[in-house]
Amino acid sequence: MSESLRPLARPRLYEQVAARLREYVADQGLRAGDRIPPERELADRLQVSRTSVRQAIVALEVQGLIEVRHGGGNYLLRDHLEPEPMENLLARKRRLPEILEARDAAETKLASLAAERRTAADLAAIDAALAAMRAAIERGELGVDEDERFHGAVIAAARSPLLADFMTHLSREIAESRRESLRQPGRPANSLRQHEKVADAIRTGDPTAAATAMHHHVQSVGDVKLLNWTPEH
Amino acid sequence: MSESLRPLARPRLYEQVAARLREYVADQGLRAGDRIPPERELADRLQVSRTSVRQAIVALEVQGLIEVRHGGGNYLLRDHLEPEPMENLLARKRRLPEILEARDAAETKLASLAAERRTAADLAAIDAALAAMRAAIERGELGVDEDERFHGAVIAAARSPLLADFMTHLSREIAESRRESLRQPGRPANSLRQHEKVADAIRTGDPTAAATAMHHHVQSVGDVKLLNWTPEH
DNA sequence: GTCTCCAAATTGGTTGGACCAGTGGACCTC
DNA sequence: GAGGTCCACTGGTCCAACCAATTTGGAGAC
Repeated sequence: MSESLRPLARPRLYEQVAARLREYVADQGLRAGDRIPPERELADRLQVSRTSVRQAIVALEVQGLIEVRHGGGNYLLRDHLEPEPMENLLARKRRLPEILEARDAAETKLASLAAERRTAADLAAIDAALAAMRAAIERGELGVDEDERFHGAVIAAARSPLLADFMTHLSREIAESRRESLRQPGRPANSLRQHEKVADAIRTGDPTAAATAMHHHVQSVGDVKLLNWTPEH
Repeated sequence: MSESLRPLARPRLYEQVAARLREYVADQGLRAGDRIPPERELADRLQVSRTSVRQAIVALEVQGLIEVRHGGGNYLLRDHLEPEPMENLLARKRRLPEILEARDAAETKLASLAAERRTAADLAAIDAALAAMRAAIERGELGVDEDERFHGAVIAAARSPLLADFMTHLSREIAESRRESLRQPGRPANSLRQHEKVADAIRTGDPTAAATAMHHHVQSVGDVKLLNWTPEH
């Protein structure tokens, strides 16, 4: 398990440079056709080597965000340096397995701990979250927030500051995949049933059953149909 | 116009390195999870600096094709290094304006030259191409090959080896956009009508009209609905 | 003999400096 | 003023070195 708890994405310098460039373009209100500062100046101002700046440039160029003119400077191709929505989706899809792996490791353990340590108050919080999600589904909503609330209640019941902290780090990535998962037909109701199984095991005080139920739940979250479509040729 | 006749893409070293890596992976039959040679070895074998190899690595990493493990090597994430079909589409979409610009410049001039220089044989070839496309559309086909045949006949009639050569360089890029354009509803018939206008002007010997008709045709090719879709948030 | 642990070799990450190659504008000539 | 020349600017590539994470293999403990 500890293998799965490694940092999800170690920071690469060129990515930070690219991020800074994104900010810069936004702050300065630059638009398509505008020129960005020369590589040497960027390297100097960001206090990194020109090599790192150039890697960031390559990354942005590959994403079709800037145009490089030998001897003439680097120019914006769009009004910002954010990847296209489609690219974002693709990137998230690629990261999904890794996120799921980490989430599976952590939440499975958290569920079993919760089964051992839960107090009456914990159970009440979990049940409240379940009820909220049930109500949301009946209103025809996806229950995104309520889903998150349930998982938060389980984490609280486990009383593992370290794992809880790790889940906090994951939370942003999880939030993005959660919405896409719940958007699939019948998924919210399905998710609720799985939550109930987890809750039952925690109530019973059965760590193994709780871990198993949570494992199944996390696995099913990764089953997202979106973007299996391929343009015909 | 001469501005539009600049090279479409000057070769950047890191792109060549990436291409070589693609070949290597294909030749060696490497698959997802396999490790590719160390950067230093690649630089040595390809006779380029490690800097260029690293830029290629960054480009491939951004496209989600390889995983970089600090100290551990670079690993394939897929069974090949070809960009995803979706990425290909996006890249082509980005290049479309540039291609269209060049194509507009060249084919407009070619059409007016054809109007001045066409022989009876040229007209016959052009008419034959028109008839072939008409037949293809009646068969319910897209008429991709016939479309290309028409443009080829016009180019031949213009008798400009230089421009013809330039069009040959463009042909691969044009072929890709042509299919996507013709796939749109009603587009083949629309395209045929535009071809006929060009042919008429060439037959009449009216260079200006031929250029105008061709210009309109090329512009309409660029109007591709595909990929204006954005995932909702 | 097997296991553990540590140090060296391997491999990616980053740096600074150097030089080459297009671009574009300042400047000079006519 | 028109034209051409030259040079500063900017991207393109290379090199040598060193840092940081991982892997590996052997020394030592059991």
